[in-house]
Amino acid sequence: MEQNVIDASGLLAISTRLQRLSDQIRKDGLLIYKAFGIDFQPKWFPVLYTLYKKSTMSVVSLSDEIGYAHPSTISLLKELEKEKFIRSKKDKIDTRKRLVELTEKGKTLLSTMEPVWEVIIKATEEITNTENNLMKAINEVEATLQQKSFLQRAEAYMNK
Amino acid sequence: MEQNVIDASGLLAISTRLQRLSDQIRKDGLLIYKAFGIDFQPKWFPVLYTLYKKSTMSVVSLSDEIGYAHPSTISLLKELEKEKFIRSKKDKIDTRKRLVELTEKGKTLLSTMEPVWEVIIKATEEITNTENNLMKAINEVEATLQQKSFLQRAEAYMNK
DNA sequence: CAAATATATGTAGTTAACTACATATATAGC
DNA sequence: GCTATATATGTAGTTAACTACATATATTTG
Repeated sequence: MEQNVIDASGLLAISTRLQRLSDQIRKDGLLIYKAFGIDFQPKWFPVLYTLYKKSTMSVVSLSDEIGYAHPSTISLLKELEKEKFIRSKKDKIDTRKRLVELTEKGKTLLSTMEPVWEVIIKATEEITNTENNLMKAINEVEATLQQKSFLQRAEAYMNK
Repeated sequence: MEQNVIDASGLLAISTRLQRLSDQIRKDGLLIYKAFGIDFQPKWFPVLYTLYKKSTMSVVSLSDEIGYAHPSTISLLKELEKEKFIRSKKDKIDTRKRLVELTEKGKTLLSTMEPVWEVIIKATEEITNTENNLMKAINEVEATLQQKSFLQRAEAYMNK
């Protein structure tokens, strides 16, 4: 798309590019794990890694931690339970809660994954450490939006 | 999500954040147009704007221009045709082609939208002109990936 | 302590992009 | 000029997130 189109559509126009970017990277991620002989879907990472670090968590606290809406987490947990990487049990104190944890199979998987992360981290650094760092840019945009939304900022210009 | 999780999951982990970011902005975009009394969905922008600039285009050339897969464009065109913002006719030279153009209603819409774009552009600049510019960062990442994919870069580290 | 409210989980359906496949027409090569 | 290949469009189904709603259990409040 030419530059003035990007300008006029603003952040909107980049959303598709970002999505495609992450699709591409997801696919490559899958292949990288495969190259190490690990049958693992990149989308599982946030849930599994969080359980690896925190041992046992409820569905909602897990969702908050990884920054997903809870139905998204539930559907990932279903897949992971099917693969026997995680299991769940009822919280005896608060019976509304379902506590989720890694199985032995899950723990084994995670430990075989550690060397892969190193490779992924290095490749990611190569890609994002350009003049304008993508990670930092996203953090900055999120922080900026938290102070004042896109809508509020636009409204300020409307009233002029 | 904490920092080391972001590191270990690399670009993967930011994909959700980017998606949520663009969702949020899409919704605000809708409200901004509404505040100007325009009933317009932000996702229509790339197609309409391109037709505004280029008059008449086939489905595939339009898709290439906006950077979408052609089925995505077709589904947008269906919505826009239903709203009577665009119409299409057969190319007399190459009868495989469907030529798409704005209707009078579409042209009118676009001209009422121009003042809104100014507001959107300004608000977008406010948000993205942080220390690390998001637009520029994305351009840089795309360019970097075009030279050598994520997978190829990872492979280089694997063989060490 | 009963009623109102809040929280945790789960289900159903939506969204906006995609890929894979099917078909029609055009173009190129022998 | 026929055949093979390429291109244009269209349909169907997928993906990975979401929101809205439903239900069960806890907690707070009058």
